[in-house]
Amino acid sequence: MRISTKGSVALIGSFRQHYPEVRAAARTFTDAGLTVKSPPICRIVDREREFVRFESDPPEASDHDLQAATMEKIFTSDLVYVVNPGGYIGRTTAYELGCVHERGMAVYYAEPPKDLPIAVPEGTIVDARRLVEIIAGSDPGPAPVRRPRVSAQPTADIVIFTIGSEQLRVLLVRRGKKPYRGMLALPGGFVRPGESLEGTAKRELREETGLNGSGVRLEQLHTYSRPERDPRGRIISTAFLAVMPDPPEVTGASDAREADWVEVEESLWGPNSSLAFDHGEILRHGLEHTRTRLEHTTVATAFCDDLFTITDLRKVYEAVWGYELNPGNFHRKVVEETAGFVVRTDKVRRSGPGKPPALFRRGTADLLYPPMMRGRRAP
Amino acid sequence: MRISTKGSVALIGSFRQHYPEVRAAARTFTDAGLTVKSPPICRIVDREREFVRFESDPPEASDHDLQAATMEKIFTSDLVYVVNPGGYIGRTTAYELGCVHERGMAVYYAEPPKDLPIAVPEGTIVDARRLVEIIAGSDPGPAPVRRPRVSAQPTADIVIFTIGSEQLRVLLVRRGKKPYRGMLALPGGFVRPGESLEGTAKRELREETGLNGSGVRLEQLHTYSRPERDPRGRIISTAFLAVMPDPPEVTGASDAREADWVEVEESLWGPNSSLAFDHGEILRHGLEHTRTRLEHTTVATAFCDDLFTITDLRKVYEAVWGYELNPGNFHRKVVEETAGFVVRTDKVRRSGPGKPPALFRRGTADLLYPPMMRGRRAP
DNA sequence: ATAATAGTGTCTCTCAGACACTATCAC
DNA sequence: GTGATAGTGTCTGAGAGACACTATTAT
Repeated sequence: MRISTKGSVALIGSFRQHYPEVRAAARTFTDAGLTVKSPPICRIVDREREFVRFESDPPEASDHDLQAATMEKIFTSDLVYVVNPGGYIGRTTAYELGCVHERGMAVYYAEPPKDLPIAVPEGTIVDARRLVEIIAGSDPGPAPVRRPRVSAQPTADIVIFTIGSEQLRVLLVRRGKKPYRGMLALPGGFVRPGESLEGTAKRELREETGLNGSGVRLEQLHTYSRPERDPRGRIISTAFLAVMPDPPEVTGASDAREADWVEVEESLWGPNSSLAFDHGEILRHGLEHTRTRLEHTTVATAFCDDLFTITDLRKVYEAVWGYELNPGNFHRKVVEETAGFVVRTDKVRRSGPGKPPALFRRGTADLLYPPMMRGRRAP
Repeated sequence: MRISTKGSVALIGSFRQHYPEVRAAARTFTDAGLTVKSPPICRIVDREREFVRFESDPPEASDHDLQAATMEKIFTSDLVYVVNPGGYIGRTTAYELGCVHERGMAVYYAEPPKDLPIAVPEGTIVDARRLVEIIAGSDPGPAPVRRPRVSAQPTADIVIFTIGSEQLRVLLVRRGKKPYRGMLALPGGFVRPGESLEGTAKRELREETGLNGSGVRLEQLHTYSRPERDPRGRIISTAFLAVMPDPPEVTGASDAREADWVEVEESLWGPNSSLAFDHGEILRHGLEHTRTRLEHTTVATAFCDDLFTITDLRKVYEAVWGYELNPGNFHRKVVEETAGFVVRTDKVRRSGPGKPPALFRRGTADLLYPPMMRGRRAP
């Protein structure tokens, strides 16, 4: 497959020193129906400053502003053509090539570049007229054109559930920054160098809740990648699910930003229920996932403290599933469970009237067989 | 959180012109317990060639080989320190900065850089001694340094299953390009501009199998993000699962590259079973996922042609689960299934001896309740 | 004692699994 | 007829669900 004729090109190289050659190449491309994203097709008004200024550039913009705008144009074009008469590559062009190469974009050169630290692939040295034909497909070209690849910023967002006041609650933070400022969102953040998504999720969990990630289950849910899901650009978010006992404190979040445990049904369906980005969708998925995970795994114990009663555990199921279970049957099923769902201790809890319930500990089992049946019941 | 004291640093800058300063900085870092990945701590043997040669460099290596090795070291270090006395940034350094910046790595400068097309963030200009303290955490640092973010290339890899000769098979392609060249891998590719991961997966599925993605179930499995999972750099792959009826042809793949339906058990456990990248792991996850999906959803019908017999369907379960099922019980369970798992037609299939089996069509249901029980059986 | 909660006994109904049996074809 | 495959009947045992009942505490 080749790039369609209606593609776009960015030209890079020293506009100051080789402007005639740049213009000539640009004209070749526009004549062929391609869009030239950079440089603009207009007069140079100031070639004395560090960066060449065109008529279309706002006079009040700084050099760095102009460069940032140029970078943006380069990154959004389908391919990059380096105009380098005599092989000359300037410092700025070298920097741009580093960025562009790192993104895996398609790059062609007018002449063999000098002083570049990398070897240029065979067949990428081609004059503008020939490149047009290669793009159009009438010339098979010296080498196949590398298709443009997307470069994205990966993030991890976490759905952290707990049970508070016998209700399922999720940790939400109020956004302090620009997009969706002031709205509620799931905690999360960008992946840092050397981190995996799981590492990022663990770090964020620790930062938001103070929990050292060692004991907490952290499960990957789904990756959300709609191109327009984040107005800041191409941000791909992987959602994780974490489950923890009672809100330990009112979450004195490490950041100054506000964080709170919100009742899930309310945050999904109540008034003011819309969350930032697509986090409403993520939360819904997280809830549904948790509901089915309670059937087949022993996650429910992760909602409980170290020592818990069977009733505590039942309350978890009732909060997540949204309806009541028969206490007797639940008790039998859980305790008689063959594998180690729960482990009996010799302690009891004495608080209030009634027979003091026995205390249990988490078992070693992860999967529940036979599963806890949810059936198809009404709330 | 700060970078741990046992981190690694790569120094960049003109080794030829500023070697004393580079050495001094390197010593500062090593004395503090940090690993200096580049340059090597040894004598320069040849400073006349285009790239400075160190004693530890193999003499037969080309300039580009050396540069590639240096890039590798830079990319695998925790942060980059630019030694630029007088602000000088050379062409090579500019290129390296482009790459490194595009990756979102942490970069610090010894002095304010000149002639760089980008604005350097506040607080990244710091001398080596001070940087050591910032890293160790004893000095909070001159200004809040922007937490480095990773920039990654998202890809979609697809586990495409089918049943051939009553065995579960997966589509694998033989890699024609550099990393893991000649090895088997899952089909997949990079996300293109404007595409979601699902879009990429659909496109790849179409390109590899000729199937228009409309009718095919495509389910997201998991996202793999270990930093070192792909030697080409930060590539994050989201795995998808697709299921289709019989190999339609021997897969005349659009690309010239070889593609084949491989028996799953063999490709996982047989000799020559190792797949490229972490695709073995992905395939194992895909298989396990499919096994449990057969219990709870109607995916099994996706393995069958438009019209199929109950025995066809049973063969699917047997191939995926790896053991035989009782034909009678299976038949009753499937046909009596309340929801629309399968829909009876008035046609029968006449081929060979025996009572001609009735033909069924896919029902509308997606979920199976009650599920098909897999129990815990031996193969 | 009374109220309250924990935990057990018991019955019923459904369904998975085993397996024998019948049905319907090719030859 | 024989051999083969499709499909049904029937029994058994495990377990979910309903609910009554016992056990053990605070007040």
